Amino acid sequence: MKQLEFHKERLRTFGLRPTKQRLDICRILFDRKNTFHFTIEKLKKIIEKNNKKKISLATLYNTIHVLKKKGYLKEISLKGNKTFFDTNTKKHHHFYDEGMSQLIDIDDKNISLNYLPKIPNGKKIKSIEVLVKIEKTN
Amino acid sequence: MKQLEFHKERLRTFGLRPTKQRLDICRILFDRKNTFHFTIEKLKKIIEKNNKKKISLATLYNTIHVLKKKGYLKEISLKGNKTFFDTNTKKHHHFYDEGMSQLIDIDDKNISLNYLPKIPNGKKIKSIEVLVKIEKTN
DNA sequence: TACGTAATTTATAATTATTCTAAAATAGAG
DNA sequence: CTCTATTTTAGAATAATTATAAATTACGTA
Repeated sequence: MKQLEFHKERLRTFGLRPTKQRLDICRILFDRKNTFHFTIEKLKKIIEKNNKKKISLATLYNTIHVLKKKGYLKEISLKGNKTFFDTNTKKHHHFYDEGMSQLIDIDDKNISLNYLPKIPNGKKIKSIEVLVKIEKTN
Repeated sequence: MKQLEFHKERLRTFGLRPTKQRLDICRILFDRKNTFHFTIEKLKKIIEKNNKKKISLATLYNTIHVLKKKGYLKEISLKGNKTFFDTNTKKHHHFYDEGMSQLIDIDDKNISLNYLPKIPNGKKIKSIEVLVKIEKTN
């Protein structure tokens, strides 16, 4: 299975051993067609159901943070206590249904900003994120 | 002082007694020209310095949440653990300097979205928030 | 003004998300 | 197969927030 080798390579390239746990995480995160939005708790449940075997929270936090630092994951700006991550690392935006805690990606091409205000002195733009909150039509 | 009466009225109108603590909070939040962005801890420090007297965290959380529920405060969507509040309740956006944890309001008039993608079925837009992250030019 | 009662404040405990720690397990080179 | 550095793990530590329940306060009424 090619994917597995790819994940191993990905991990090795930045000096991480491709352990069973890390590969389990990579499989869940990256072996899929579409973007995956998740919290650590949600990821833990999925992996444990898949493997019928516990995985430590510390391992999840460690691995997710490394993957994020290396640019394979994005953290999403949302209010609330839980941290959301996103496997889509391209420039993009989100629909967010607060009621359902559900995120949907919006391609950067599908949003465009007409005019932006003056950027404060001595500062430059690092990123622009648009969050479109949606709710049920009643 | 008019402001004080105004705060008392504001509190009374939704059945809250205008206590010393609540008025202290209102003074810090609303007796100012510009928007105020804050975390609970920051607000606590300001009030305690002003009054040379401690105020309980529980009181701050209670009051801030009531003010938010009643529409006098907005919670800001940011990543990270601490929750930020904003006295600007109008539709608007933000510059955010992550390094300095500093927020600057952007008037809604100063940003405009050219085109938006299709909204998912059965959903309608509740709000649109733009976050422009900025950093030092080096 | 004083009283009684319900609302409020408070310190502290409980809860939740996350990070830290150090002992046990594992990967991989030789 | 052995050795050692890396990794996993359970559980402790920390941090933000919420809940609890006793002490205090606001304020209508006498």
